[in-house]
Amino acid sequence: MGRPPGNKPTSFDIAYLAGVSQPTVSRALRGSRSVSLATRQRIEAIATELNYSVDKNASSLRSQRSNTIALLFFEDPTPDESNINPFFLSMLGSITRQCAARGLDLLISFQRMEDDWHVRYQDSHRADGLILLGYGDYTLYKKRLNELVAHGTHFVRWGSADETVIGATVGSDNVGAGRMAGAHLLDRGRRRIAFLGHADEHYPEFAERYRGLCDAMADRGMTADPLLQVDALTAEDAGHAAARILMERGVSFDAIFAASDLIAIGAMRALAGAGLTVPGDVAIVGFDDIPAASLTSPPLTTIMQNMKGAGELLVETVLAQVEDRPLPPAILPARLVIRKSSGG
Amino acid sequence: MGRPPGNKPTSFDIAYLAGVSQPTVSRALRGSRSVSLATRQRIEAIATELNYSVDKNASSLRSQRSNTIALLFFEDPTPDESNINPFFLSMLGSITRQCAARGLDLLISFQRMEDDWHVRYQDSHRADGLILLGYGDYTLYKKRLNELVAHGTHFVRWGSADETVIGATVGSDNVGAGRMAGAHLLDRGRRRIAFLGHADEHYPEFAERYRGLCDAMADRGMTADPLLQVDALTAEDAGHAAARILMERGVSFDAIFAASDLIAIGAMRALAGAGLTVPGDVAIVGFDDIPAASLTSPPLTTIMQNMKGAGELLVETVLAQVEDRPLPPAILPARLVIRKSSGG
DNA sequence: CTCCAGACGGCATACGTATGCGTATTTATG
DNA sequence: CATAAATACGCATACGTATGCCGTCTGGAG
Repeated sequence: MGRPPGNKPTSFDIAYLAGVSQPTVSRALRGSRSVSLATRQRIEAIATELNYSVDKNASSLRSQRSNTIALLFFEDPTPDESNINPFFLSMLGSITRQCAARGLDLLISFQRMEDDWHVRYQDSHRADGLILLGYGDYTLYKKRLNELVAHGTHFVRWGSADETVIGATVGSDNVGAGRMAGAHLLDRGRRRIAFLGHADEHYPEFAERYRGLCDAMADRGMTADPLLQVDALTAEDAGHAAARILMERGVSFDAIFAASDLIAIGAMRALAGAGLTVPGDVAIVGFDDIPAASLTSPPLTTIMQNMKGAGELLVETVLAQVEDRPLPPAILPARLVIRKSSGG
Repeated sequence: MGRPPGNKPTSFDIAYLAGVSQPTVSRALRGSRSVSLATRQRIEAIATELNYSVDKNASSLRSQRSNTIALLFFEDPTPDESNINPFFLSMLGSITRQCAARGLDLLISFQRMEDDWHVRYQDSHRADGLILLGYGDYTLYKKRLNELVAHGTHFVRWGSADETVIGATVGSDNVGAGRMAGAHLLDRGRRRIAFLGHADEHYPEFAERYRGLCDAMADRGMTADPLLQVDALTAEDAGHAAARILMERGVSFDAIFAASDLIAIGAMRALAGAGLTVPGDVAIVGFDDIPAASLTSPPLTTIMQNMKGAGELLVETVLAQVEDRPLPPAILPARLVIRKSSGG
């Protein structure tokens, strides 16, 4: 407590000026109850006066807590330039906001799932926990996810939250959303509803959306025609191709439920190319409500996921992991956004 | 050097197992030349064996270098939910890639410019430097930028790199791009080219794009008609409104150069509403090449900025700041992407 | 007046790494 | 063979904070 202030202010400098010890400064600034109000205020005044800010590295080192979480985005196939799923962007916005609200720093990385970064981020104490965000073949990731669990890594995953879930999970109610989309189309009098998107266990979220559609039909005593399901990953080209395949099959259809907006947009392009009108000949519902969805002609009816809630829940859940009070998988309701493509 | 391995492996544990001192481990892993090859390999083997990773906090604390940069995104008006400029997304992708390539961690924040986070990130040693990315009234930011400079903050800014620049800057050649857009339209026989976007010093990038357009006309002995310039910020609604204002002015025009794709898309909607065809009645060129630009009908001719180069230069420039070897402002060439909206 | 509890704050130390400096061993030099 | 230089490594310490433990002082109860 007996040394004058030097260059960049430290807690010692403040202690010196306040006539107290360094630990007292630390306690005061962290709001410990064991320092008197008068002392704390004096310390705080000096701290703002000196423009002092706690050294994050020293603090994290000592407390073994970085108050930082890492957001890891991954996808399997896309080595192409800087092309990020637009859906991810709004998620990012939501997560950053929640982190800011909780006083957390957010590290971000686009490393592929094959890399070791997932583990490294926590082992090196860069981050307290991980948020895993990505689309891709789920079965490929299972092994890695199990490794993370075995390694004791604190993480939460965005995705399908069914019973086979690995690790903490937050996801949308894809089944419910699919059912909503289906009911909407059925209400509009459509009977032959095609589904564009994968429907197997490799892509659980898509599969759930399809299941929801089937449920909606089952609710009315109908059953889905397998010929009306065409595989597609989320990309405009994939949607275009899928719609063409669908048309070439020669089965009749009066509606399309696309597993993503990008697929839907591609499909609309294919339909236009074939001289079919939307929603006249074919009603379309997409999924995600990406910005482009309202810009298509006609504007795309779609499912809007609860991004705000998603970000909040992801952050809360990973924090829970860190604090060793695991939270059950969370499922967020989605909302139908009705535009012109489904016939209003 | 005489203590057996404990829980989470530290450099001491490795030292113990390798029969050397802790400093030697540190040197070996950092690739210091002053440790023999044999020793280094032995140490590296043990390190990977133990799954050791350097504690980032301790390392940063000791070396006073975090090898982290913070990406701060700001904009003035938008308190609305999670709506991020799509242009920013591809920039983000590019920056993350470059950071990964350079072994840097990336912190991200969407704090508003009014907050103190800009300073705090560096003062608390969270990050070595800052990348500032945002759109908004430049004149409002000048004060803050000057504060940052005065405070000795290491940062680089994305934006207009003209002579009045404050701090290290990287930006596109907006004038050149505007000239390209103008020349393209003039080559297509258009003579009355409107500009939708602000053209004053509050938005230097837009102003430069307009200046480029004027230059292109001047190249052919023409001068721009002030009535053909309508203020607009980058948003679809703004573009819609601007196009309506333009039409209400009663001036003739056969082309529009929009300061951003979102403005262009809004304008296209307004034109369609007024019964004007694109590119028949009005040719349109946008700016940014956002994903939606290729999805409009007709697809939008636009200017594509060099995102990859931008990310690389931003990272390099901020590193240069950190290492106290300032780099001059960098200007990146842009590219014209010709689609249907300008008449091919 | 004595004793005890609570409030306040100091002392010592730990977190895990990086680095300046000194030293022992080896290799080259005259 | 003696000396200089180079090589390889250990010692001590600093980075700045957080926290367990213990002492002091005040006031109230008995």
